[in-house]
Amino acid sequence: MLNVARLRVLNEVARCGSFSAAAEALSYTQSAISQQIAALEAETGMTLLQRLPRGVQLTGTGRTLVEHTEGILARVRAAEEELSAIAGLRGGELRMASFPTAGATLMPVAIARFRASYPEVRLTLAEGEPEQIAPRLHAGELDLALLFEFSGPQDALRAADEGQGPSGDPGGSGIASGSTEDREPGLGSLEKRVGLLDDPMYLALPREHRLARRRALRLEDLREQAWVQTSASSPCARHVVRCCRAAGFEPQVAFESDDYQTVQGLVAAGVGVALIPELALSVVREDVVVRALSPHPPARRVIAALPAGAGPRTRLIPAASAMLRLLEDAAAHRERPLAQVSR
Amino acid sequence: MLNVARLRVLNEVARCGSFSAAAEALSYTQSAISQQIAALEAETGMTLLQRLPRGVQLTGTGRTLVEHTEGILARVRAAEEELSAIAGLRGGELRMASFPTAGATLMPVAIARFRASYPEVRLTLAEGEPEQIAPRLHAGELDLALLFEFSGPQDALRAADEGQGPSGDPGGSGIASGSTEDREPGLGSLEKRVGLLDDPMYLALPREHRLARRRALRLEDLREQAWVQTSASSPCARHVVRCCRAAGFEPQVAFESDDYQTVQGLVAAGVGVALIPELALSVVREDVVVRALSPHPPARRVIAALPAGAGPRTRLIPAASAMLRLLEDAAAHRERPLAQVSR
DNA sequence: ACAGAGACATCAGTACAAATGATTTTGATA
DNA sequence: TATCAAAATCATTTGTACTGATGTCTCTGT
Repeated sequence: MLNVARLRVLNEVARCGSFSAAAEALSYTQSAISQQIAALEAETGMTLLQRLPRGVQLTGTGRTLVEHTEGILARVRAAEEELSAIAGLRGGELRMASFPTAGATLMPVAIARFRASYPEVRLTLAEGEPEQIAPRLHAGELDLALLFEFSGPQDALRAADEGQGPSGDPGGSGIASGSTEDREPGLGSLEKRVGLLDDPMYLALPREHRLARRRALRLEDLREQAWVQTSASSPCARHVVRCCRAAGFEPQVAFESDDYQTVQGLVAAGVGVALIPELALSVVREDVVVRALSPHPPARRVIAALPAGAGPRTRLIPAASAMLRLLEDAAAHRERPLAQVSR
Repeated sequence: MLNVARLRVLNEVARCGSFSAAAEALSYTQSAISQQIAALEAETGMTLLQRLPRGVQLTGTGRTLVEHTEGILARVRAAEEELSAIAGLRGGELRMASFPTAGATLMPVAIARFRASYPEVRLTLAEGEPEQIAPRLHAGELDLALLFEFSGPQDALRAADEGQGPSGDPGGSGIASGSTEDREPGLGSLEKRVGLLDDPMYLALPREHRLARRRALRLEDLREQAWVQTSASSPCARHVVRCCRAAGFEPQVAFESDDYQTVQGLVAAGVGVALIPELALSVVREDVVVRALSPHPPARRVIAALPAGAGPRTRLIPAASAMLRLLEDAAAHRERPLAQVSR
């Protein structure tokens, strides 16, 4: 294939009119130019330059080749331009996905700030459960994903036993602030995972429920209650079941809905009680009471995941890094109307 | 600047889906591919491929770079394509110029054959005197030029003295047939010059002229005649004057015209006699008689000139080579109605 | 004419980039 | 756990491209 570096030399020679001038312009020696052109002429099998006493002159073939080269070099420059735009957050795309409640709370804040700073980066956001999102991240369809996970069942048990979970401070800032960048082996070893915050679980009761006025509520107190929760197959629902079992009972599920507004509505209507993560409680119905449990059940851990190859030198997409910082910020400074919820 | 060879590697990796497959496709080792991609990522400062267990996957940045690369490689291929078309005489351009009488005789024959064989090559032909054409050839504006020249004045004298010039056989093939490729130093060392033919000079007389019936005519016999010739500054006119002087007299120029048809008309009208080269006598008026002189005055030497750098490895434009062959052919096999002109 | 300047060509030597081959690391799979 | 496939890494070799010195032209000014 034609050597593009040589074509560039040819172009410069054509522009300057002599080997010597082109050498000067390219910071080469005249010898190098001469050899490059000679090689190019050998490759093409044709004379590209006519050697005159005072320099050189393009032949017809040389001219057509230079014209092609202009186009080639223009495209190369365009590619460099776009790379630099991506690097400088003046272009490119950031494809994101998050689970629904974060998509409605953390993401909008971060996205608004991102767009204000980098209006030229195209942003896309899909919603989905972690099980749907994680594979897409691995498949390279996403640049940043907001997932959640619950501590393993042992942790859940331990948390219940100790009366104070590993992240059992719903009024504090949890594990947020982004300093927790421990990468976990196993499922997520193709990702870089950053803990954003711990999303504590609160109990939602109808305002008139008899337990709504109890000073301190324990999970065990809800043994006889009917439960409203998300789909049985969802991680949240499984988590609720695990917590209840750890508290010594099997929850009686009266209804399932994956929309936490609907869940609140069902609770308000007296269908049952529910464990709802804080992020899903940015709006609390008038006829629903939210109470903290004691001890706190293990919180939902919200995690930002980014694609990251195995190699230690993997670089993040600049836009993803910027968005990650904004998300950490949003997580750290989010509004927490429930911070002093009665417990 | 982005290294296009590396971009090509990236493209192939993207196409194949893995380093190993791309290595196979490009006949490299997997190691080479890995290093090239690593270098490309270092250059751009961004991750271009996501390493998956079963191969690799483009990142967003990688995809945009691949898209640019497609365009770049397409243009490179187009350039190669056109070069090969030029080399294969399936395209390109051949810019020619010739002096008028050759433009009306040799060129049409060669051009017709050329166009039949290589219809896709664009041909252009300009007319002009050697003094106009030669600089344009040197300036690279022409790919092939038909010039003429006369042997130097010494030769002219010697030819007249010896009674038989160095090319004094108007019935033979002269120096044609292209074997005479001696390059002359001085003015023409930037050109490759190929002698096509010797164009002998004939005397044109009015049919009723008293000398028209003489068995043998010598130049000296025309001492008292009035002469018609081309512009005083033209090489042909100067040649005529030189010949006459060598024969011992100064021609009396009655009229000048650069069009040999006009010259014939003037001769027919009795304005004077003229020395006219054979190529300009493809059509002879009824009322004009053409006679060979004895000894023959030095012939006009018709030369094809092509641009050729100093270097010995200079390659000709393929179209120019082909045209040169056709011109040599046309020169060797041209019709010579005057071959047995009375002398 | 002749010497000098300017320009490209050539050549030997060197420096750097790229390819190889062998080996290690990593994530997935049985 | 052992194994497999694929990429990363490393030392080594290969090859290309650059440099610096020199040669060869041609034109120019004296």
